[in-house]
Amino acid sequence: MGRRDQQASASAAPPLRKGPWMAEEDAVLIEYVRKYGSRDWSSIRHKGLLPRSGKSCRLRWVNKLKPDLKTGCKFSPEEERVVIELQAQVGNKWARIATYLPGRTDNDVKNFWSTRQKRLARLLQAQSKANSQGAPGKTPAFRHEPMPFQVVCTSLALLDLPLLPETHHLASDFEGVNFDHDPLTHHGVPEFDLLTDALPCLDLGSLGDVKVEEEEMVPAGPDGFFGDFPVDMLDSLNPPASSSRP
DNA sequence: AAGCACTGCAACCGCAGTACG
DNA sequence: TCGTACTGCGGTTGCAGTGCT
Repeated sequence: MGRRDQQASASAAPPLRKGPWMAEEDAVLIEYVRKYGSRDWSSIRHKGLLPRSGKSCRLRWVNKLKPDLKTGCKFSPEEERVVIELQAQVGNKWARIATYLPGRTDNDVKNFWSTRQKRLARLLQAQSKANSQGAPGKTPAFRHEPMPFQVVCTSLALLDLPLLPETHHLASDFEGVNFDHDPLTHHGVPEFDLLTDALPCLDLGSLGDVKVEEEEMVPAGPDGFFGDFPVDMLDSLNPPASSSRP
């Protein structure tokens, strides 16, 4: 179909519908893709099949209806490791990172990352508050840059996961810490000043107040990342007395 | 039991790149 | 060459579910 044809038919298309998708809409979309393939999303509306924008149809297909998606399934530690390390390498290129995770979408990765960022920030903030005796805290913002290598190491250490060989080169970008051959030292945590290095990364200074209860000092919940490591792991978040950083 | 806060996720928005007439 | 539409991506928002007080 030519663009002028599309333009003409668009004027006759029903008004756009927004919000959650109904099962019937999903069925129509699936049938459309089965017939015509996952392209020409706008023609779904132009043909009068669905009162949805092409963008909305594509998003629904990519994120929910596409076969082989791991919907409703938590990120495995291995998947978490991949996300953490790739984010450190390429930054917030969620679509690119998702290509390394079969069954995961960019939206999945993005949501996973923002959730973990919030948790990590709250954890670090609680720790920071404990250390500084209570300066008012802030909620973290999304950072667009790749996470510093030391934060990557810590995240992996909390998961009890080793660093992938592909990421070892990042260590060379980080001055001031001697990783020897293994970037993870005793207790699985690298020897650097975590709070000093990690907090700037999380933009703690640019956001609204948040109340941190003492209970938050202890990770709770069974679901991965901070929920899975022992309570005394938090002790490792204290800047080591013999920190090599000033 | 009710209200509140937090979490996770689905969906939308805006922008940039590309294709096409 | 220019204007328009389409596609894809990253960021943000809104809401339902859940847990806590």
